[in-house]
Amino acid sequence: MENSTPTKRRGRPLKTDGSKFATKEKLLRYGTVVLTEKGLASTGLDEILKTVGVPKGSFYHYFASKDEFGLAVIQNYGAYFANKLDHSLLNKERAPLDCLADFIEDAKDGMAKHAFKRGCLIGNLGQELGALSEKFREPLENVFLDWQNRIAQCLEKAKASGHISSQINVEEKAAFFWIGWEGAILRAKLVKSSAPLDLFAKHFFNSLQKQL
Amino acid sequence: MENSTPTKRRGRPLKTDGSKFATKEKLLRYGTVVLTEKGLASTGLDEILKTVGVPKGSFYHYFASKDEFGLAVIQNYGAYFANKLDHSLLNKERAPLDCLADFIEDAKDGMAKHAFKRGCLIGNLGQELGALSEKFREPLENVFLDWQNRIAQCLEKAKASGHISSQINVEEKAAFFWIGWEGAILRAKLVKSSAPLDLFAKHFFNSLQKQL
DNA sequence: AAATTTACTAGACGATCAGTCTATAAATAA
DNA sequence: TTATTTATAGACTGATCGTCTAGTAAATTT
Repeated sequence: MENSTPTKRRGRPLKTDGSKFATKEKLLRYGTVVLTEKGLASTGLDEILKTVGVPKGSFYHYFASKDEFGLAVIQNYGAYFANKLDHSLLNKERAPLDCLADFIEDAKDGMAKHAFKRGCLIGNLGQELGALSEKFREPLENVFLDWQNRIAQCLEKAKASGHISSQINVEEKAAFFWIGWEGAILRAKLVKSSAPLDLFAKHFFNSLQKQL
Repeated sequence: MENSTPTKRRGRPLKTDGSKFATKEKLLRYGTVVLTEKGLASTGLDEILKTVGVPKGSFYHYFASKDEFGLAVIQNYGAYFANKLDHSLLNKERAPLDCLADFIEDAKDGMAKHAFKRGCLIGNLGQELGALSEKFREPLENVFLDWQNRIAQCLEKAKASGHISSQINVEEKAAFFWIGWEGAILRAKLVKSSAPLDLFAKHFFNSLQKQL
C-alpha cells in the first residue's frame, strides 16, 4: 500500500479535463458569494480554497494577492449586477416606474431566498473600507456611479412620459435611491426581513409623486 | 547588566497610580474608536491592547471573550449616542425639526473631523453580521429601535406643534430616517464627503413637507 | 523528438490570531 | 496577622492568516 491516499495530480491539467468552469471562474464565482455574505477581511483564503477545491498555488497563479482577488470580484459583481439591473429597467413592455418596482421585487426575492444573509457586495466592501486598502475606494464608488446612472436613465424616461414631475432632478433622485437602498439592505440583514426594503421603496416612490 | 530593560511591575496596581481612567474604561473607549473605524472581525486584540497599553491578562480579567467585549462596546456606544441624540433633540429652545437638523449638523461635523474614516459603530457591526456571532443581532437592533424612538418622539412634537402634517406616521418616518441615514454614512465614508449626508437629509425633510 | 514555455500544484513559511496559564502583588476582609 | 480577592504581566498554545518557492507535467515550438 505504497499509495493508499494518492495525492492529486500535479502539473498542467489535460486539455480535456471535463470541468465545466475554469479554476479562475470558480474562484470568482464563490468569491462573489462569500464577499456578499461576510466581506473580504474576515474571510480566509483557506475557506474559499477548500470550498472551491482549488489549491493555494493555483490561487496565486491567477491573482497576485488577496486584494487583487477582491478587486476582481468587485469588477465581476459590478458587471453582473448592472446586467441584472438592465434586465428589469430596460423592459420595454413596462412603464419606467414599474421597471424600477420590478427590480426592487427582484432584489427582495433574492435576499429572501438566501434567508437575508446575503446583502450587497459593494455595500459590504464599502462598509469595510476602514479595514481595507485604499485601492478599493475608487472601484467601489465607480460601481455605485454606474448603477446610479442606470436608475437615472429610468427616471428620465418616467419624466419624459409624464409619470413623474418635470421638476424632479433625476440624477439627484438616483443618488438618493442608492444611498437609501444600501441602508435598507443593511437593516434587512439585521432584522432578517424585507420590511426595511419595502419601507424605503414606499418612501422613495412617494418622493417621486407629483407635487400638486 | 542583569536588568537592562526592567519589565513592568506585576500584580495589582497601587491605588494611587495616577491613571485618569480605569483599565476597563480605557478598553471600552478605544474599542469604540476602532470598531467605529474598522469593525470587530478585522481588528486584532493585540492591536487594541498595545494601543491602550493593557496586557492580555487584564483584558480577559474584564471580558470573557472578544465577543463579550464587542457586546460591551455596543452597549457603551448605544448609550453614549442616545445621549448625544437627546442633547440635540430635547433642546427646548429650538423647534422640533430644527432639533433634528442640529443633530444632522452635529453628525456631519463629527464625520468631517475624523476625515470620514469613522462611521456608525452600530451600522458597521450590522454590516459585519455575516462574520459575527448571532449574539450580536438583537443588541444591535435594539440600539436602532431605541434611537428610532427618540426620532419618533421628536417628530411627534413637530406634529403636535403643526410643523408637519397630522397625516404623517411618525414611527414609520423615524424608521425611514435610520434606514437612509445609515446608508448615507456608508456612502459618505466611501466618497470622503458629507454630500451623501446632505442629500439624504434634504430628501428626508422634503418627505415631511405638508402635502397641499 | 528534444527543448522550451505555459499552466498549475503542494506544502513550507513566518506572522498573527484568540485565548489560557502561571506568577506576582496590592487591596481588602476575616 | 492571615486569608482572600482583585488586578496586572506576559510567556505560551495551537490554529489560521496571506504569501512564496520549488517543482511537475502538459502543450507548444523548434
